[in-house]
Amino acid sequence: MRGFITKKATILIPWTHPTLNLRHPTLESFVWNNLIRSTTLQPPLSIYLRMRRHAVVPDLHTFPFLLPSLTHLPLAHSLHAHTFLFGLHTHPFTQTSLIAMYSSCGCLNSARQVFDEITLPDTPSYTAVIHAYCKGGMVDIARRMFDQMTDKNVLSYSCMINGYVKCGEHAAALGLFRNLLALEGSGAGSEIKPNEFTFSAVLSACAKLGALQHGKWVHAYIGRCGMRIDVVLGTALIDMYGKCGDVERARCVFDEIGRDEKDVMAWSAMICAFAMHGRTEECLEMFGRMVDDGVSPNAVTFVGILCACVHGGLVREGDEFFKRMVTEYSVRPLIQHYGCMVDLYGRAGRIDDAWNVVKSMPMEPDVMIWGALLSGARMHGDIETCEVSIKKLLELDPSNSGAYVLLSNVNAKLGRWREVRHLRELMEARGIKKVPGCSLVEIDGVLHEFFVGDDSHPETQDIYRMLDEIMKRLKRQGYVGDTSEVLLDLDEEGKESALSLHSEKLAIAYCFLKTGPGTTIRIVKNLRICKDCHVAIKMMSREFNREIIVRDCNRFHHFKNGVCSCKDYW
DNA sequence: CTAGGGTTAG
Repeated sequence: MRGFITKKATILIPWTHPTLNLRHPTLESFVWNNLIRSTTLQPPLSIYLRMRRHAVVPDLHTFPFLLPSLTHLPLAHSLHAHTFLFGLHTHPFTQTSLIAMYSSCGCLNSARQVFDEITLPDTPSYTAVIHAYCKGGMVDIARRMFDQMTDKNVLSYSCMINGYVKCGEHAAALGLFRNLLALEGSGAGSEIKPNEFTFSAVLSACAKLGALQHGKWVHAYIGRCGMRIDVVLGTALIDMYGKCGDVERARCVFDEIGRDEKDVMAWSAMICAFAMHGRTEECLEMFGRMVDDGVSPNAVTFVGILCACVHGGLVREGDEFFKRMVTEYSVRPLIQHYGCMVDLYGRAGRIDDAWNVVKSMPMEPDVMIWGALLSGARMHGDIETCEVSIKKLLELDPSNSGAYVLLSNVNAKLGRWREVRHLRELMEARGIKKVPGCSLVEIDGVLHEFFVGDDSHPETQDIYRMLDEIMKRLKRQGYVGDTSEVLLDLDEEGKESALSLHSEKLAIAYCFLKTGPGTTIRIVKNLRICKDCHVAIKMMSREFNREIIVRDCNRFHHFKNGVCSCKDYW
């Protein structure tokens, strides 16, 4: 209630009118709702507050747009109270947007509470709560709720598939997509047509996995649906082809997008694709064309450009781009950009310059920065810098297995096997698991995963026999295992056999078994490729006349005729 | 037809 004074008496004007049907829209609320919805100028909340200051009563159209725009929990709670105040808390549209609101605030508990109070949750409210769980990383709970739903539609499927992708469960995402398509074949009138959102989530899963065959199939499927490939879908396709090792196709998709349709993201995706593949000249040429077309590069574009300079060893150019990024394009450097610069100088052996970058950055150096400094220092044998960066790495993140591995590598390189052993004990004591090397290949549309020393594959005997044969042939050609990067404190022979069991070698052996001569082999690895495998695969590509494309966690290696596209610089 | 659930690059 609020009151104001007249000459005769205090008249109380109800804040809300008790006899009015509050849910019923009025001309006034209609106008305010549209103001709230207008995306220009004021944020929805401030317009809502003005609406309230004018004592206009919200109706059932007011909250659905307003609530999900809130990201601050205390505000969310008070607006939740408003829905009660106006008796709208039982309205299905409002309830769903309450869930979406708590999801935007990252408050899973409240989101779930609202959901549980709905007597008969419908598809949107289910989807909203599923989204909330996916966003919070609880994809298994999300899936359980998804399975409870009786009326699933494109949105609920897309949301669930996207949730899997966001939580890193890419194979599950593809699996669910297949379920979705199977509905179509099963008849029962229950077919759900995937849309642009579904496809971009699925393409993202293919990209992360490096599953080229799946990705190509999805591309073809999109075409068969008669769906136009717009910038968003085009960008997803460019990204997928780039990350699956097929830059040529990425380029084709890129060229198909209309000239005036191409935005920063489309250009950046193409630039990053060239960068990952070490195709530095084309990458820089793209940048030039982009600028000529009047599209302003952003932070992501420059991550790609600087990466390209790192992979191409173009120190001077990288230097210049970094400066131009700030002066010419007013892009404020992010920590990734500084990381690229440390990498750029470090690899080129200019450790002092790398140090200067670390010292001059405006933010606290993170694990990536020290990791980059460490690998540069290690490459050029700067032991002092190695030690410092290692200490920093472990200080920042004592549970980072990567740090221990790098540290072990350095110690191994120095022959400090006692230190290596000590570290392994430390890792065990602290319960830190080393991330196992893992390689993925796709054969006839089936994904096969191999871990280091894996013997769980049904055809494991044949694989090892094949690998043995391959290695024998390489040895006849003068191959000697390079054990300098092996972690384990073993005798020479032991080290060499540990090397030959690296997951990429197993995966390649499997490809030799399963694919015809001359077929390109594509491997996706979760870690950085080691020196020994690099040498071995170069030789394989010549000896067996095979193109072998390996994606490691950092970039692509195209092996052909005994040479690698990275020019042994990675 | 004033209304709810989800979007592409690092």
